[in-house]
Amino acid sequence: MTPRVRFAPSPTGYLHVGGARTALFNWLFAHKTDGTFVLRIEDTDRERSTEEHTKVILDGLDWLGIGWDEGPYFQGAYADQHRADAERLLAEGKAYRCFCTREELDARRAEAERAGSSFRYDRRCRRLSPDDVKARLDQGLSFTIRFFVPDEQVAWNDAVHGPIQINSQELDDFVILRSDGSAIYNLAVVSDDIAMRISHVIRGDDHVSNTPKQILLYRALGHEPPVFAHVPMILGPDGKKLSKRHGATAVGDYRDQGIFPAAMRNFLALLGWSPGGDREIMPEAELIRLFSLEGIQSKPAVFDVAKLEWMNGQYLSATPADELLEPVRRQLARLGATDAGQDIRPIIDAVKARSRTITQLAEQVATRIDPSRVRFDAKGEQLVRKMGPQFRENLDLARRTLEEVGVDQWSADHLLERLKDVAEQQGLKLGDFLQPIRVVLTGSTVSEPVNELLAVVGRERSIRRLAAYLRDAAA
RNA sequence: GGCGCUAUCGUCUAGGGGACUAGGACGGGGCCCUCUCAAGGCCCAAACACGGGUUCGAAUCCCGUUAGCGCUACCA
Repeated sequence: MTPRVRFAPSPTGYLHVGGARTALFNWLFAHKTDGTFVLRIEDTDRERSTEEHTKVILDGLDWLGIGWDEGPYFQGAYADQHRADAERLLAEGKAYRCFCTREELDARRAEAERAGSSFRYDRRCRRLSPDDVKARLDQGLSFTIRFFVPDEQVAWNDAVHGPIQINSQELDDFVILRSDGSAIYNLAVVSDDIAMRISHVIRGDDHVSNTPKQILLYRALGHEPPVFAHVPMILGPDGKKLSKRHGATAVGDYRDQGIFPAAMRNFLALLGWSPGGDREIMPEAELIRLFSLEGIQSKPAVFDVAKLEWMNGQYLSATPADELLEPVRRQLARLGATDAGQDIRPIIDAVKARSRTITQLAEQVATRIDPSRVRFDAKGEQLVRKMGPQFRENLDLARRTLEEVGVDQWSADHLLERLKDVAEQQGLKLGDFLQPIRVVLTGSTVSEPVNELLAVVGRERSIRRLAAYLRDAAA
């Protein structure tokens, strides 16, 4: 029997990188083992779930190239089954009705906290006699259903952590069915995973404390628990769980920044998993071939954007120019430089031609500068970037900026004078020389227009530059 | 607080009793290439959290300490 795995996001937000990686591991495992990958949307939190979020998640998976074999199923559709399971447990004495109100519970919890002790539900409703229960029911009091946690040692062999065990006395008699008849997460998951015959549950580390509860539920429902594999959390640079305040955490953010799906996939796969050895750049097929649950790290990993960008560069340089046309087109359209469906080929040809002319001119002019006296560092590059508008309007400012960057006064004057002449002759603006000059000064080499295009895809800032350039060119 | 998980360069990691002078990659520093702003090559700095065991021998096994994270809801 081949494995069946699932990815079960709740549509309460965008698809964040942690979820994406969990999905990826499931997907990798399914492909590796020739298993089935099920997608299930856990929308039981009606307050926060939206269709919009569902769409974003589906799109994100699609972009990453993570396809599913079954689904998407919507957990909401299985509410009847959840309720039936809860009622069955109730009938079998494995669960009981609890009439405590949320307010009472909150008060007791607060009280326990004040006393410095930890709150645990005291099972008072379990002690209610059948008559008491009937009386309350007749009164129309609302109730939840709590699982009666048996007193035993719960243990499982986690595929990534190894043996884990916990004494069930640490567990509360947790609620499995809300007073409105809807299931609580732990019941819903178990109920669905049983129904969908899930054999391996690969999910985030934050679920290890839920696992004992779920194992108990499996057994109470008369089923053997699946294999559990808890993958480590993804942290921000500060070592805290990755969240919005760390900047871009949605996979959509990275798509918009020009990250390639393949690069993202490769990067995510390596975040918390390693095939052993020194392997880093691995195409999809390699990833699948090498993947194993044992290779998953048990400690959390920090999301390092710099490394993602490096990896993107690796994929970028390996991608033929033709295949880059589409991403470039999308990016340009996104920035409003072109229309959505517009064919950008002619534009690019025009840019190439123009760029070639300008670069040649700039090169001629700049040969008068002694390159050994010009050293560009990151700061210098920033300065030249800022020179854009100055170049157009204020020669003095441009001169000073050049000097700051290390071009001596004579050369700067000379350069600017010559540029002005050339620009006039050719009907160009000084600003057109900005990028070529930068290239000339930095490396003193001419950039191939096509490569310029390549460079541009991966970088938001460069894209903006090209967009501005195109707008200028059109005007 | 309780319970659980975790602990190798700043980051991702290799390594799983002797092969360790602890390897690779990102990032950082330096140099080179100067048809590349996507890249490439070379060099440098940079880690086994701490304390006890076990062992002839420990980054590797055990215990403890510390720290971080997670859970502790009628959220998922």
